[in-house]
Amino acid sequence: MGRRNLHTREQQTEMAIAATELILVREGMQGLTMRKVADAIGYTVGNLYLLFQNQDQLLLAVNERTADAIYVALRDSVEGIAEPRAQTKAMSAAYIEFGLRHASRWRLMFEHSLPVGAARPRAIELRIRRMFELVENGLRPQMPGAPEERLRLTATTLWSGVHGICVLAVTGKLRWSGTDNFRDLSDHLVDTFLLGLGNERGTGIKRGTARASAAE
Amino acid sequence: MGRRNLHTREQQTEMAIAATELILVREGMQGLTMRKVADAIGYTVGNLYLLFQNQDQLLLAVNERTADAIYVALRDSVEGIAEPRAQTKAMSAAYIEFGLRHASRWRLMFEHSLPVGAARPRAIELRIRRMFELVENGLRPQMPGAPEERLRLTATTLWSGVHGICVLAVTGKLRWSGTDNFRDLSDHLVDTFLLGLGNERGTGIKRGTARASAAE
DNA sequence: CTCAATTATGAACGACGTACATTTGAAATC
DNA sequence: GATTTCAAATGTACGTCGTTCATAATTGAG
Repeated sequence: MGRRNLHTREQQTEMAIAATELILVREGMQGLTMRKVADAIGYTVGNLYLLFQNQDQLLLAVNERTADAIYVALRDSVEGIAEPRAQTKAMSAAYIEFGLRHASRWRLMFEHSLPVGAARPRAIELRIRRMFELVENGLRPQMPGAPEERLRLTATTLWSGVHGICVLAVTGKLRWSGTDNFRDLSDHLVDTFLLGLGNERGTGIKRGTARASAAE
Repeated sequence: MGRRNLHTREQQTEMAIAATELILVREGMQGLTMRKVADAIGYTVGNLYLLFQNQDQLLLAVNERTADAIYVALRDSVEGIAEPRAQTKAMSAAYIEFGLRHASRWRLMFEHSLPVGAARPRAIELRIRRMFELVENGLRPQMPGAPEERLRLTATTLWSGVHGICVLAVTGKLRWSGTDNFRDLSDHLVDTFLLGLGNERGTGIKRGTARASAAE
């Protein structure tokens, strides 16, 4: 067969991404192959390589969507919520909820890594950054007068923590503890952290000296 | 060739695990193959399958060691430190330090997942549990009179948070933020969280209702 | 209708995880 | 020391993977 004109390049790309997500959901990352994706959209493997340079690029495209979806989920979660603390809690709950509900896509996003030395994709970084900005916005009213850099540090810290709960929840690494209610964990983290934030007095953030030591 | 008696089964197993770790360090998870491991220990692939049922079992053996190493690192990090808060901070710093220094092995441990429906290995769970107990021990003096279940919840929460920082640090997902000093992040998290813990008053941990909804 | 340009194909390649019949050599028996 | 025995190690084979590319099929322009 030659040119079929059934779908444009863009349509095929769209279909391929959607098919990848579906396979990911149904069979996990290990069940995903280029051939399955090609079959699912009614084309051959060779054709898939006219759409994506390689498998990594396809997965990157999927991750880009996932990042968008997370952003939207977080943004929606604070809609209509005025109280800053409630906003932060709602966002963290929404984040974990998303991770659990879309486990395979979420894991692909955070576990897939490019071959060594490959350039980190701008698009994904940008989206992670936007996500953190959302957190900063919710945090700002709770830290009146704090310099912007301090706000960023705090947002990064808190959200890394929330992310940690999500990681362990999604990968089932907390199963031994009997904890199946992750909302408790995230609420506890956010509540306690924010409480501590409001009670800082003379504690003074210590700027440590240990730098990231690249090894191994 | 037949029986060579150069190494016992146990020695070969040991060699295989060590070789796997070395390859992991040098080439990452994607560079790891059964053939490379076999070559590295001077045996053939077939022989490797007399030592490990399959690749997953080999990786599990590696992960078991990693878990032990983390445990030891955490235990050593609090040696000679009396003050509970300092203990907790030292442990979290040691945890992140370990993750950064042994990135590939650390990632393998937390990102490798068995095929769907496979039983979670007891040995690994046990080791994760022991690690959390270490955290609980450091936390206990800082929560006088707290019931054991609450202590466990708190330890899980805090350590999930530390883990989150570690994940993002190790996978380079925080690179955009200019943060290369992860000790700042973990100290900030621990300080603020513990401060909040000491100031709880009428806040009362809310027991949420959202359960883990298995989906996708 | 013809023909160049484009699009999709499918065969092929090397590498992978894994299985297993075959061969090798150490030890047991005589 | 020769022979037997049997575990240990080999190496070939199979199916699948990601990826490439010569080839065939289809389209739109002239």
